[in-house]
Amino acid sequence: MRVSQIGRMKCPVARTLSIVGDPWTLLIIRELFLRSRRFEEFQGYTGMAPYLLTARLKQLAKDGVLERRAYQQRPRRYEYRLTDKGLDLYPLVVAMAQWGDRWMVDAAGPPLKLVHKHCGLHSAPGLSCPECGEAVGPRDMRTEMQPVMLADRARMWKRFKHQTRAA
Amino acid sequence: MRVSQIGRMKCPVARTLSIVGDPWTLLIIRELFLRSRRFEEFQGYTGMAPYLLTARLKQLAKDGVLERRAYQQRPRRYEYRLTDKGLDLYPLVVAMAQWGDRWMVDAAGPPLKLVHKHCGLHSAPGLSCPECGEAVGPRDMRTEMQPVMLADRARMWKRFKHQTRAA
DNA sequence: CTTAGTTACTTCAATATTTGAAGTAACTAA
DNA sequence: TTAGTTACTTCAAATATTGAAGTAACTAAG
Repeated sequence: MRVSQIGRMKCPVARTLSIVGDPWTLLIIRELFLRSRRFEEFQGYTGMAPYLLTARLKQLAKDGVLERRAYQQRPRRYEYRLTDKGLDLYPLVVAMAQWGDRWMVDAAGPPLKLVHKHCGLHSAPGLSCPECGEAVGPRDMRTEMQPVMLADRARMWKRFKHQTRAA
Repeated sequence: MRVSQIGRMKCPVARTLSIVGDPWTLLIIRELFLRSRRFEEFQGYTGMAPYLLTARLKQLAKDGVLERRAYQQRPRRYEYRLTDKGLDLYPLVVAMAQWGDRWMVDAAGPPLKLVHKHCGLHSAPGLSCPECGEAVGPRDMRTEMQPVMLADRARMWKRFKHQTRAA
């Protein structure tokens, strides 16, 4: 299977991955949350090759994660902004930042601080159940695969078993 | 800059990306949260080439995200399990699952349901401030880059500007 | 005018990675 | 003896990324 076909799986994680499952893409999204808007900024702060940047921006625009719009005529120049779909990736970016802060520590302390505007406290927002408000981790949740997903996985397994049998 | 050097940035997002910023790697991690443990399961349910699977598992073990251990002798067979470091990726996986459920919808409804064991409610856990308990999104938080990160970004920008000037 | 600078790209050849198919190793069960 | 299981490894072809350089369409300075 090709990377480009991951999005065909029924799994929501796989589908998300098909859009933002690439390191350069995620760095671009980080930059957007850090308020970078221009080609040059993405290039400078991520270090990626301009060819790749062009390709990724084009794809992200196509996927509706960001919008490309002219910020001046003569000469025509473009900037890139997160759409609502893109802004909704915030929990993903925060999750990455927090994991990095916890497991890839630097002697210099956390490079990024998040402040909750409302209560004013420096804090690392975490997952919690919207019903009861409790903080939740992997042990607190049960994951139930629905028929559509079970069927898709059965199909993949079958295909895999069939392939190996043929050899 | 090469993908393999992303981890050298001071940014915690970049560092996290250097370990789990690859679609196949994230699919393996999804599988681990879905309780897959064996090589064959990863291969079958992700569809990835065995060569790549070997490489990714080896790297993830090196990075301390999972553990490889023999589950039988004669013939020797191995299984793979998340370490605490790996389990701590849960918010990341949940964030991807939720974004997929919201933005990559399927006519058949959500393929995955998460149930909070304690309160018993089917729910999609979301980000909230641990201090005041409020749900938080990108508009509710202020991101403050600390000196260590500002300096790193300044360095990258300088390098970029210098490069282009030389041409 | 002429030259340098800015910004957003495109092109290209060299290098690196991924893919699909096939093969191997070390067994067990029929 | 033959087929099956599980966890890989090997290989050549296809694909993607890299770094360096180039282009386009301007503006500003001398």
